[in-house]
Amino acid sequence: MLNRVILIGRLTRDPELRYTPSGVAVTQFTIAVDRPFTSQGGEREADFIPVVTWRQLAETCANYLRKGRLTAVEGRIQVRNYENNEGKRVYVTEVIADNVRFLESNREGGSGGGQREENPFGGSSAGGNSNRSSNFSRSNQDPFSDDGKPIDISDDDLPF
Amino acid sequence: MLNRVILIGRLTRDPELRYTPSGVAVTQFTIAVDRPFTSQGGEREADFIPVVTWRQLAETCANYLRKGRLTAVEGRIQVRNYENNEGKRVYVTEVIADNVRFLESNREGGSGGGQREENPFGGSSAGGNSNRSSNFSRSNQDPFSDDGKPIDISDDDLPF
Amino acid sequence: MLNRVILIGRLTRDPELRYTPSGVAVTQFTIAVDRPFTSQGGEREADFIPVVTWRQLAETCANYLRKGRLTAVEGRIQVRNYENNEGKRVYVTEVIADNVRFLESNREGGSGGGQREENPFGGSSAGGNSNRSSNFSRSNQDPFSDDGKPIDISDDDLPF
Amino acid sequence: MLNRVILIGRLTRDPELRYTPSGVAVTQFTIAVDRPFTSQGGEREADFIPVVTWRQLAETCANYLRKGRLTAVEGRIQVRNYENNEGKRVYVTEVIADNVRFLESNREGGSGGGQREENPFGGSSAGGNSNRSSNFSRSNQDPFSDDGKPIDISDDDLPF
DNA sequence: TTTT
DNA sequence: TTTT
Repeated sequence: MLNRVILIGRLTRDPELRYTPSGVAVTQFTIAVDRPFTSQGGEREADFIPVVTWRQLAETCANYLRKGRLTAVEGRIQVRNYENNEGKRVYVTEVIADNVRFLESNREGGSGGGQREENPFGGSSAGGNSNRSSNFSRSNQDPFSDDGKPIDISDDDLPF
Repeated sequence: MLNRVILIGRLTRDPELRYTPSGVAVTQFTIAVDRPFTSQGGEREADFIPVVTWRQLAETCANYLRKGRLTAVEGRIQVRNYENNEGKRVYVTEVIADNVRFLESNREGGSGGGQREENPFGGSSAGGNSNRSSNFSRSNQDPFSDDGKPIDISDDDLPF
Repeated sequence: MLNRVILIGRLTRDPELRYTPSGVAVTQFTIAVDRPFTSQGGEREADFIPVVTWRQLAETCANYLRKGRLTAVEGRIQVRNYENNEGKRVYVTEVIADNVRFLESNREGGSGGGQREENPFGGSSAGGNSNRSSNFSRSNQDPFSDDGKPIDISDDDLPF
Repeated sequence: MLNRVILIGRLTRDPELRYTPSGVAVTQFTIAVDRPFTSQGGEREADFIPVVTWRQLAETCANYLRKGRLTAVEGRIQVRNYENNEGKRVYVTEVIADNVRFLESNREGGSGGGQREENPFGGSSAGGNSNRSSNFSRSNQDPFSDDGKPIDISDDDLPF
């Protein structure tokens, strides 16, 4: 009926952009969200939450998010399951984001190389379900074929 | 930094109440949240999301929630991982609830037997972090001993 | 940057459907949300929060919501202000909803007369930004002309 | 039943710390939240949302928040009303925050003078309902006596 | 496998 | 009365 998640945390690594066979962009990253308390041992803890974005938002995230950036994510929890190669059912929980806010502007050149564009937004935000055409180069991407993920990828909003 | 989840759905089964070795109540249930769209095949789909509650809220949920009941859950996403008996790391994602609202009052006798109490609240709600003493009977509960769950359970707010 | 509200409560009265001069549907209602605690005098208290919906969602709400119904509302806070007839600036805060869930199915005939349709959804929900055509009759509606509201209504998503 | 708000925006001015007659700290500020779209005239718009915090959180906000700072606020909508001096009922809507996150660390010296402390948290966050004793100096504060606000201020969680 |  |  209702399924809403809001997270603020930092990317654990650069986002990964892929494409479905029919050319739909999908970006994955993990966000580390510090817990508000420390563990019994006194160490700081965090939850590492996988996030998936689709279409235009996927491309914007791939372009402007980088490892370590403070980021707000709004979306819904999705639980999918598949049978692994040992015939066992594996459950995967991800946040399917429909709104991502970049809370830190791009510093110097960013971590991991500056071969991607600067943020065109004044305020560092990424609108969600926009459908403006995209001419993002995706030549030799080989999505979903080499990573052991289930291959039931299709063109609709159901993430892999 | 910030980690907030709000779900509305129905319990897939009666909640399970257990106790940590030191006697802290913890209740688990799964909530089925219908997705707002249908799959490519036109079928209705849902996400089945595990929920964990602690202490007084755990006991209230165990007493008044039942399979099928429409329920609102507020909490945070927690991702824990452990090594299974094959030495493989397994990730478990749950919603740790701090607020649960019972959106349907108890009908006739409820499903699955009426041996538990009726809802004492006029309005069917369960306050969260209350610490009022509880004399909930828990005699022959044998928590965590028979289900293959990792046994690093302690007394604080970190769920199993 | 981010503005998200989720409410569960009951309608204080039947929703009011109106139309902008150009024919865009807009529905208003107030939702009473019980506070989780009682006042110093021990009385139960509630917040009465005005909600506005637009377009298809407005028509669905007008058709299926009624006074007293338990309802979930998802949206954003909007603060608008205008100068009243005494030249004083008045601030109005509303929740602009993009998702409304009907948590109670239509009983007998509903309160206030049964001259409106039954809920066509199996599960009592109202999808948000759908743009399916609507043949809702709106002949002799005379919106915004008789209630002292500011008259700067236009066709976009900015509510009155 | 449920009332949850999450906002990310910037303070329009420095927060204002006051005390109830019995000495409970309460801080007010306004957060400007940019809307995700522009108005018909193409200008960027924002909602200016009043926020109230209490007790320890109030003191932390007063100490570390400043005008212009990017801030996340979690809380609930409260609508209170009072009769003004013309005998007219006035409605005031505020977000009562129970969690505030400082998304920007203190730069140079901050705007508006550096006579307050630096953020002691590594990560720039403010826990909510903590009740640790506070020796915050509040000598010649004269709260609520001089600003035309209703004077029914008391010691519980009902904001002014 | 993890972020500041 | 408003923030970047």
